[in-house]
Amino acid sequence: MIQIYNTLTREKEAFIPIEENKVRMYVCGPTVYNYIHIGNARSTVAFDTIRRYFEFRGYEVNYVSNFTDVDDKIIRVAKELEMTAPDVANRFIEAFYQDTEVLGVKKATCNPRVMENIPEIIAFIEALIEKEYAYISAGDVYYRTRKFEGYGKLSDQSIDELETGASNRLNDMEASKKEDPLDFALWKASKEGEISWEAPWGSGRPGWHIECSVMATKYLGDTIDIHGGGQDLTFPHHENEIAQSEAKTGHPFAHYWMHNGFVTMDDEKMSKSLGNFVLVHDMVKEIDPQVLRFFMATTQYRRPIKYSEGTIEDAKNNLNKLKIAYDNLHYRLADAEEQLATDQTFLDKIEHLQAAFITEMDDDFNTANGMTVMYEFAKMLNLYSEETVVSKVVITKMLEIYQNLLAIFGIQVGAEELLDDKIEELIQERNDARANKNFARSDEIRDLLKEQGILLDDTPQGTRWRRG
RNA sequence: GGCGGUAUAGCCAAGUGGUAAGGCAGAGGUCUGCAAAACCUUCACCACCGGUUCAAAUCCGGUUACCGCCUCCA
Repeated sequence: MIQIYNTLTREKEAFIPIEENKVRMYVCGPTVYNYIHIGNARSTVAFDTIRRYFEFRGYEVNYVSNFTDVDDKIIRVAKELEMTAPDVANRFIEAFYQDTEVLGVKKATCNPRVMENIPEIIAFIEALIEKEYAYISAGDVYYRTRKFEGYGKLSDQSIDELETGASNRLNDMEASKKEDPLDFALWKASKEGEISWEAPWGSGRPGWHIECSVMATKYLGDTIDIHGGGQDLTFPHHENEIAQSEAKTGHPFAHYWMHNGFVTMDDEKMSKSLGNFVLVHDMVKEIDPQVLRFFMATTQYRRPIKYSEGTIEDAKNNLNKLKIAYDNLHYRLADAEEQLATDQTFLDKIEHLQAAFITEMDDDFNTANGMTVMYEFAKMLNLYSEETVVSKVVITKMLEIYQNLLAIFGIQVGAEELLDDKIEELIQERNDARANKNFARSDEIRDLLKEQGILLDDTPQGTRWRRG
């Protein structure tokens, strides 16, 4: 049984889906005015891993993640780049797909965009006005926060505490339009020259929070299983989504609220406003994106994860270890017997490890512990690959399960690669030299290949190579 | 000020009552022509103080430090 830590109740709860064997999941996506940084990537990767794990456990996942493509920052960037706002959005949506693809992120079932849902947003706001949860003020539309009972239940704040914070930073313009400092915009009246749409109360564009309420309910229904996002979205974004959605539909919006922790640098949150961020787009030029993906799995998703040269280096070494284990065993397929009397013993071990993996991952997607099981798995692969006589049945099963489990983390092992003929010839020449005990020549060739990034391992079954 | 989180070895990171998983790095060893890879062995007074308990990293009270949200942010 999968246990999920629910921000709403601040407890781990057993996951019980609305529909049997199905998961309706909505994850807040990025505002597309720049390339994504490692922090954005963590959120995307964390929920991709969760989604893949659900699928591994036999659930059918309807995974919806939006793009916020209407926003002040996009408009600002559009001006700077002398592009239209939709062009800016399109450009960075394209970049998002590229960056997440190399990180091994599976495409969402659906990536809705604000611009494509304007009529639904207007209808949603109208319904809120109808129910008096919203009011029109000088072309803007605001949500009447105090009317929603339970406002603050997600972030565990009393409405009066929130009020204190809100009134301090309210400017005069807003103060004159809002009935209450806590009220937030559902619709903003258009300014000169900005992108806008016609609505019954005047032209303008949607506020920040409304889009997610609209798109989540449109694509997944009034009540969804899981709503996810970064911890910084808990308040006000998710709090406001709850207020909007539940006021409109009269039903609970999401059963489980999941929030991922931040990527930190020098113990500080990596964020665009602090300027201490690393873009995925730039980083993957330097390091294997698989390393970055692996790095994300080394810490449980709710915990902060430390980004540093050291932690990335560790991730690189560990990922390599897992890959080599696969290759070590795969190499033995060539000389393996069809089956052996001892097979069942090893098949039982595989079962056992897979069960252990599930136990760890069922506990709120504890990838750090799941990875520990993978190290044990790797050790089993290495030990088996050193057996004198091996069985195809066992090897095939081991590799298959190992590969499947790592795929949950977006990690691929066992990619077949070819060497060019020249290198093959050198390896052959070296083996001849070794047979003739001409170790000077043999070592010379090994060094030569090393310079080209080809590392050689001599095993009882022959010489193997790998890239290093 | 309100709410929340964290503090475990050189580094990373699990662990919610029974005496510290795992990985990296380090040390020693096996294997190897030498390597590499792998395997084996080794490496922790759990921030501090007090309490509860036969027993606490783990529960309770307090202290300190750091971080996050409360304003756009994954």
